[in-house]
Amino acid sequence: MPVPRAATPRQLGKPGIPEATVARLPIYLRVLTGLADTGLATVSSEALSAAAGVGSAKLRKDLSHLGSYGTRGVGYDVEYLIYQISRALGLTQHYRVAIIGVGNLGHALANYAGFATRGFRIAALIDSDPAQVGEEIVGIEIRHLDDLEVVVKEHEISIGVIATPATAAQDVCDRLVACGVTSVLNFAPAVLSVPESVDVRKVDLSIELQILAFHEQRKAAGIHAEPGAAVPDDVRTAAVAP
Amino acid sequence: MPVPRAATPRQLGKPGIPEATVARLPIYLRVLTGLADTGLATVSSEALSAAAGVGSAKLRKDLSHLGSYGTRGVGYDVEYLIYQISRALGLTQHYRVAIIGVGNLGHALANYAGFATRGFRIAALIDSDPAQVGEEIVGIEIRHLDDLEVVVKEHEISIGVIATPATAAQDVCDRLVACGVTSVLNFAPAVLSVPESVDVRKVDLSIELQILAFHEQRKAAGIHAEPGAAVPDDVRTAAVAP
DNA sequence: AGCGCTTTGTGCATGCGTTCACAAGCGACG
DNA sequence: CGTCGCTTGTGAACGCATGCACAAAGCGCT
Repeated sequence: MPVPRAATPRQLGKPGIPEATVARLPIYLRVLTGLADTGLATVSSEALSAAAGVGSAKLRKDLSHLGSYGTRGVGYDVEYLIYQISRALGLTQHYRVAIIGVGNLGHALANYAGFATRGFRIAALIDSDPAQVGEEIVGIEIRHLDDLEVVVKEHEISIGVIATPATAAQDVCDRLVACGVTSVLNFAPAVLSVPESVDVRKVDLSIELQILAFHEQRKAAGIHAEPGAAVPDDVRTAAVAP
Repeated sequence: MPVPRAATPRQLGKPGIPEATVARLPIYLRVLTGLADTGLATVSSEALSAAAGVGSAKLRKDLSHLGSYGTRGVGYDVEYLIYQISRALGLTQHYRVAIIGVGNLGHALANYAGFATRGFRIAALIDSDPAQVGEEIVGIEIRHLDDLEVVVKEHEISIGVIATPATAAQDVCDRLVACGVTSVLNFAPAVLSVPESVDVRKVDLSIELQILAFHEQRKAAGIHAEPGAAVPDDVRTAAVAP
């Protein structure tokens, strides 16, 4: 008989907000700020969840992890909820962000307005191309990659954004980590290996398209073939086309 | 006593690849093409999973959903596995992509090399700014937003990429759907509502940063305070700072 | 041919996330 | 002041995903 193993209900002492909930809080926050701009004072879970594109029960459970805000029979106070979600996400502090790699994507990120409104300040831009160094984007001078360590310390960077080619990503990441950066957002199509204490999130444009392609194919197959009929299937011949 | 409800083991007739697996297949694919370039012929689940940053058991279970490729005692044939994953994802067909909104981000996407190598061809660029219309990027002429319907039909677009400001996103999306586009990749910070037959995936740069901020805050809190001590917590006073 | 080494494929258990459904709570109204 | 309607917060059930551990299966060497 298997040993029932003493229950370890979550990590004993952490605030304990589930990861899936954390991933949705920013969406709620964005919708709420939109509602606040319209002057709306309170909102029900039904209305808010519809605007955020999730089920109402899920929304209520998510918010219940932050505490018991909201009034039965009425709903949630918009301003107060904005404050509480911001606090839960740690947005009451401000973060200084460095972007490494000022190509097309780096330019786009530097110009993206959505950062500043959430407490993220682009504090530094870094590139390896000598022709770009010295240029200014949105009032920030581009520094050379050789000075990465200096710039990170100088501006007390807390989050690094990697927008370099894949070949340079791991090296840049290692240097960021060595400087004490513990949060990295990676746009390069590469798997980064980091110590356990460092958080990495990746955004891969090509992966998203491939996931769409999968569903697109599945939809197309459902039209042309009966659900029972198997696809042509493996003909162990040629590899993928050039 | 609750009714045990007859088992409904998956949707009876779908190929049945779990969503979580689909999201990882592109990563395996990328790593595999890298290995193929080095001339490696076969690879074990241990080696491949390490390069992809996942556990080896997870990798094997993922691949087992595609079929029983791989040889016990040896590993997987790299070329053959590339072909099988490509086929499972529907990458044996080619997809024509339209990018709507040619601002900073649209430019970056149009120049992104990772698309073409996976069977995605940028077939059209669309923008509402008359000054941009007529310009060319990577050999593709920018067309005006008014001609969206014409352009989509003309190039038989299968996937639409929305890189417009948030305010225009829903309108553009509706028009794409009306033209028969059933897959949309949305970069605008807005929740799109679409019929059930349409797939939408969203990429929100600001959300990723906020998730990092949450973990960053949690790490910082763990240093300054004991695990038992609660955070300052709610003082129902001021709303969020300006 | 047989044996042992290596690696796949998978049954099982565990934990997380989602959904349903409802009791508890709050305001409004008579 | 009691009742009624609305909305929150949550207990419970279900399904999906992850990780472990091992039997099945092929390869090479003797």
